[in-house]
Amino acid sequence: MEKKTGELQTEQFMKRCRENRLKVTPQRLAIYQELVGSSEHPSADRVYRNIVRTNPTISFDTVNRTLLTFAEIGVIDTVESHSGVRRFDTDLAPHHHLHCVQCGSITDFSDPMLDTLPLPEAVNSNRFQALGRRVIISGICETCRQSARKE
Amino acid sequence: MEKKTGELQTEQFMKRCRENRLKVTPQRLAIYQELVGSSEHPSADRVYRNIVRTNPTISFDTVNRTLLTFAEIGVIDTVESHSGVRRFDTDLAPHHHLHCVQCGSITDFSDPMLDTLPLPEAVNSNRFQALGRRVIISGICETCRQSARKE
DNA sequence: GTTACTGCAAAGGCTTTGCAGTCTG
DNA sequence: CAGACTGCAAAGCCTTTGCAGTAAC
Repeated sequence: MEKKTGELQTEQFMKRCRENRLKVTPQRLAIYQELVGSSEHPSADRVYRNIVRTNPTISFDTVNRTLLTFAEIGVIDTVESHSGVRRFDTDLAPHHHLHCVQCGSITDFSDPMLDTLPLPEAVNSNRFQALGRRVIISGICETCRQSARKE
Repeated sequence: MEKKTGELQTEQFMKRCRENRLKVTPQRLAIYQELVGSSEHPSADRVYRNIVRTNPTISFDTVNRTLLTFAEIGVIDTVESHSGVRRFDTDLAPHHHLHCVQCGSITDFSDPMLDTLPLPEAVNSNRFQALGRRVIISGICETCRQSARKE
């Protein structure tokens, strides 16, 4: 019989907090659980809007600070952005991005080939300590292509 | 005898402006020439600070608007950023980025292998029209590694 | 002369900071 | 209890917008 993923993840999250000497608060738990369910690249504002629905007393500041804290301890990532608004990535597994230059959307995609790209000589010659890599393909997403056709 | 690159680039720039029905103004020329000389990923503020030294009457707004205009007509690019401040890329040739997660610096590197990566199946199945690709390697830059050692 | 650009000023949006009250461990 | 966290408010940045005057074509 399988264990509920919700419980499992909550336990892991609390362990992660303890490891980083962070207190487990209702707000942090709520934010974490919100993130687990999402596969977007939400802004702090977006996360806040989703959470206030079930936690009406939470403040935007707490959400924003918590997201920054989570990013610091590696529970989430921040995503490279062209828009000026910081966005977060809840998927820590290696993956890559399709970036629509028209609407700014970022869509994940996976490709084991790309995950294991040999690091080029240039990296080592720069004495850069590589931790991760991501391929970003820029172009026009399907939605934007379709609306372009209609014009 | 070689032609001075400065003249050449200025001519090309003016041609580019005409093609896009943009007027060639002293401010735009100054900004363009400032960009040509730089190999960084400057913010609007950074470009402005450099330019006011020789053009004391130029305004920040003009610099900022001009950079956005240049990005629109493809004279420069905007760079993916983690910092919230928009930064520009004056190198339009295919290249890739080393991103230091500690200090936020972005360093260019070239690798013909990476420029010609086969586009994965996932891209086509998403019906995404790919225009360009960039590999972003995140890690710790040499400077940050050295200062970490001293602590 | 028309059309577009500049510079100034103000507004707007997102992020960060300070602090008193509250809660976790 | 001590130290850390929350929520509120204000301040800080960066970016964008509106407009009158000015300059390019």
